[in-house]
Amino acid sequence: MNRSKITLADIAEMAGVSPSTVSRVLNGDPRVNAERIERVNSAIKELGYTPNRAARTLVTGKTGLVAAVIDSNLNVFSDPFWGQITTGISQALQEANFQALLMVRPLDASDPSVVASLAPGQIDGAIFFQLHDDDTVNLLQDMGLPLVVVGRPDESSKLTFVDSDNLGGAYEATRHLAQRGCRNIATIAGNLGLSSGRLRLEGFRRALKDTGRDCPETRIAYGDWTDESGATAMASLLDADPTIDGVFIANDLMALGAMSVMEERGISIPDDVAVVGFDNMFAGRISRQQLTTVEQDVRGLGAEAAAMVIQMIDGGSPASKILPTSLIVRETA
Amino acid sequence: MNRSKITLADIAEMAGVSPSTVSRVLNGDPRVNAERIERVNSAIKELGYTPNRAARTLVTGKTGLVAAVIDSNLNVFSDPFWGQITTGISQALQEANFQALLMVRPLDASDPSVVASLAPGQIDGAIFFQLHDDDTVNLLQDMGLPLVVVGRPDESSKLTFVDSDNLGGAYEATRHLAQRGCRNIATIAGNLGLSSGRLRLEGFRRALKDTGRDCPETRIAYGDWTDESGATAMASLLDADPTIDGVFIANDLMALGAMSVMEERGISIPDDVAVVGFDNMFAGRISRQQLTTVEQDVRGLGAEAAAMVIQMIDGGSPASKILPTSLIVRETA
DNA sequence: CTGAAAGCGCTAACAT
DNA sequence: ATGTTAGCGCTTTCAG
Repeated sequence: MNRSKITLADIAEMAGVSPSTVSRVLNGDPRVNAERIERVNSAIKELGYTPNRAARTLVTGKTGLVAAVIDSNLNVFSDPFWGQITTGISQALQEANFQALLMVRPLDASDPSVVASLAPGQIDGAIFFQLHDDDTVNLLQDMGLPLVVVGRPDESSKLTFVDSDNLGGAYEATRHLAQRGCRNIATIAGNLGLSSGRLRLEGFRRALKDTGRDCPETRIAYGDWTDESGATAMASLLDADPTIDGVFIANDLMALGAMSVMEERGISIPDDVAVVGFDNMFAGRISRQQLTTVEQDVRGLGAEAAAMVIQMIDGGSPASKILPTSLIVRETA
Repeated sequence: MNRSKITLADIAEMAGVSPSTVSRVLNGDPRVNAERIERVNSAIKELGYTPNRAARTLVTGKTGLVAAVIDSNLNVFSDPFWGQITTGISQALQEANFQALLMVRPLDASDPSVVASLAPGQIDGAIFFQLHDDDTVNLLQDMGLPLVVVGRPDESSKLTFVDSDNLGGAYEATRHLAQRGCRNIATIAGNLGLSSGRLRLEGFRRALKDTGRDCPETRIAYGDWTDESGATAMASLLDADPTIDGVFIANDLMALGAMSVMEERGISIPDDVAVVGFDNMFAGRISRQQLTTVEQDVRGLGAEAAAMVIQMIDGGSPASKILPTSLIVRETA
């Protein structure tokens, strides 16, 4: 086929203009004669020309590539969450004429190949998912790579991030329990080592306070995000205080575990105890009692992250952003 | 900082050799003097040099990029399945020194920008997910782009693909029911418009035959992969034939729907009716009765697809491949 | 075994 | 407003 052997020079010849003019047309330079623009464009169409990215990159120094980096040490990518975020990223990038490079690798700062493949010059910018190790990322940032983090890094970090409103979502969930009449509201918190765990607990606390309820320590249990831990936590909550009539659980998986314990004990949901989870995971939708939960705008996180790196690439310094969540009311509360 | 400004010429100068020699060392040319290799390598390390991909691409014509293309018209990417496959692809590619370009876009053959961004020259190869529209893919293949499809395309298609052994998995699932003593085994098939739907039904049929059972039409129901359709199908199966004591259901989601119907009717699983699903989805693992199911090697699909494109890029023409599945025995059968 | 020289396809001064 | 001229950083003949 006459495939990509066609170069800018061919277009120039066919249109009877100089290569520079073709280049100008390609890059939308306004001061080209309209009639020649026409000639060039039709030559492009006729020959089916596509500019060679590598050549362009070589001279401009811009690769048109943004990496989406997932730390394979925490292989969370089996979570549909990340697939959706990636979709959001890819599409937003596409619209701005960038391409998404997917890198699933151990984010180890001491591995020079990681840094090398992410160095400015190889890519124009990067989006990092869920880091536990800031070192590599900070290093890259210091090297001048535009980058944003999805999820909230350490409070002390200077990195730009996008995150869901964990605090607000938890607040709304808890207030919903209050509004439906629950008096003795408990919570199962997640891992407090993660900002999401801390913020969801804080949201719970504030909502209780604002609705005039108190928050004895006996009504706070701690899990590790797993369904088993949710079950255990629920059992101990119930044992410590049988008057509990509502519970906000920091993620759906723990909520599912908690619900199974209540079912065993013959506690009716939501009549005896109302339940609200967090994440809107699929399993909560098809569980026998459909779970009321807090939904994150997952695609939005990706799209926003993409928009932000692009801004940074263009020299801007966007502020970190927190995206609103929404309460999905179903059967359990 | 001074990072990406270092070029091959700098290395040459520091090592006191010509650029050509540096290039040879970089590309593992065997006939370079060992001592000079040493000098070059230490210069590379000292300066922290990374070759500029664009420059290399420009001269070699190889981009080092393989696209993973997901048709956004079917936004299946929320399924964790795709995230895992992508992980497999990305890692396998990385090992072969390729990078994964993620493209989520409407795969419309009439959109010239799709074809343009996938044309040979822009990328070295591509992996397509779950296509419904072969046109674009065939066009690209005709243009000489090395490509492989994950999932099975039309039987008539000449495309190279990797797929799970849907037939074998269904066969094993059904045989498992037979071996645990079920006599009257039924099935809920999925969408027969998809090869996975057809093959899983065929596997069921063969297993019944091989275990000396027959397969009256009253024991075959059809769903559309959703939990609701599974529930409906199960109800009609039970109504038509109350003697059913085992059922193979073409995916876990339908199985979950079916199980809820049985629960309502007081049918005990697995004692009255044993159940095997397909997919090993997460929800089946945390359902109140843990679902026995067939697992696909999802990461393997990705890794295999990557290995195959790489072979094609190197001029080979690998045969399509079918990866084995494995039966996961849990509580329901 | 090594170096010199010639581009790969494009853009960006610099002249007109 | 357009053309001319240099390269971008690398690989690859082609001579030695």
